[in-house]
Amino acid sequence: MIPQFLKRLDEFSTLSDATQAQLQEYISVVEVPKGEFILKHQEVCRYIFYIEAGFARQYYYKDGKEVTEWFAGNRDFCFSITSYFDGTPSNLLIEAVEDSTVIRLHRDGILQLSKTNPEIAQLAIQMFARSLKFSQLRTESILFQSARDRYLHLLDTKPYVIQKVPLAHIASFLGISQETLSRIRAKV
Amino acid sequence: MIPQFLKRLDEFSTLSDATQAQLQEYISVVEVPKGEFILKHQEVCRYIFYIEAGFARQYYYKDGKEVTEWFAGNRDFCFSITSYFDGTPSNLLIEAVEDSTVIRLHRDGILQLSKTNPEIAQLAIQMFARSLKFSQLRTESILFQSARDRYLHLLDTKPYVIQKVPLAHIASFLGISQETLSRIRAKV
DNA sequence: TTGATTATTTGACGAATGTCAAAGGATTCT
DNA sequence: AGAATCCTTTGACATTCGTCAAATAATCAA
Repeated sequence: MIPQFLKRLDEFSTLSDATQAQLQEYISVVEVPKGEFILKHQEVCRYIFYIEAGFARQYYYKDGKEVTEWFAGNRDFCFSITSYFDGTPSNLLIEAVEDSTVIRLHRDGILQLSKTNPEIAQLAIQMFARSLKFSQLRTESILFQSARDRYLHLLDTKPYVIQKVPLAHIASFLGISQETLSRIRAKV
Repeated sequence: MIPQFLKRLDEFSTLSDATQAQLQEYISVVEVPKGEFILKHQEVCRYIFYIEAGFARQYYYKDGKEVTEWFAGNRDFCFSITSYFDGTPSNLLIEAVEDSTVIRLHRDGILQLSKTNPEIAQLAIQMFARSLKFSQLRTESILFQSARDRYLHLLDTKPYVIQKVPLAHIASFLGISQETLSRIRAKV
């Protein structure tokens, strides 16, 4: 499982055997049962998480209500950006929507080792660049696409989401009310 | 001017004299008159731009209309994320709203040198981490704040914007119509 | 299975916002 | 100054969307 994960990282930037060995010490695998948290509220996010199997939802609380930020499915990465970089307690919660196998890459394995190992620095740069592009795309989709289009896009790219989480979570992810989403759905 | 810029970079991550000398070759200063472009449409974004003096607007076209993405004022950084990382032609335009002094850091100075110089790799990581946090904050503000709150926040953080650009640009930045912004303004 | 809980849909209504149109200000250029 | 252009405000109206409330459907546990 860990070799596969290293191979996945290698796609971002080539990693020598020595670097892979170095990284191994910062990699751990955890099984998270449905309903449990991959990242708890107020916990400092010390890892980049990789959903090897299963499915997770990222959300936080806004005015007492859950607001879904993202769904992380098969082989997606996820982490709390602010907490990870600043070492502050996370407002973001990451919850396993179903039993999940999660591979964790400790931040020291990236942020510390990157200071001395250029390969790891490259890995970090590539991973963060990727996150940055994703974040950018997300902003654009929110700004320029209607809720309806974004729903259709979600259907297109992550069809399994619709089976796995309640409508209300998808609605909060799209930034619209549950009723509106229900009505959008009725017309498709 | 360039020493000051290096000092600014040094705030992200400490840079030795040798590294600073190395970076210098990738730094250039350009004067951009009002109305001219810092980054043209369809041009590949080969630099991270730093607005030393003056003021710029980032925007692109959506259905034939200009949509403002961001304002870059005093000592702000800006670049087209997608174009910069992928080397694709930029959809984003960066226009000088007033005569501006722009310091450009060539992407080779970051992406290439970071492969061999760990200090530059750290700089890259810190800069991209910062961009990532900004991007994240922007997304949250769009999703969870009303247009009115975002306008007030803009007034709070970049009050000079209101003097410098027409209302329509601010409205498109906020994602609302010009008329709505005018009405919001009438009530403040 | 049955009842309890949770999830989804539907209807009615009001608030917020977009669009179209027009008027009034402000700025720029000659 | 005067004309032309650009910018901003205002009004009227239609549309979208959120909220509240209730009904229906689906899921789960005893």
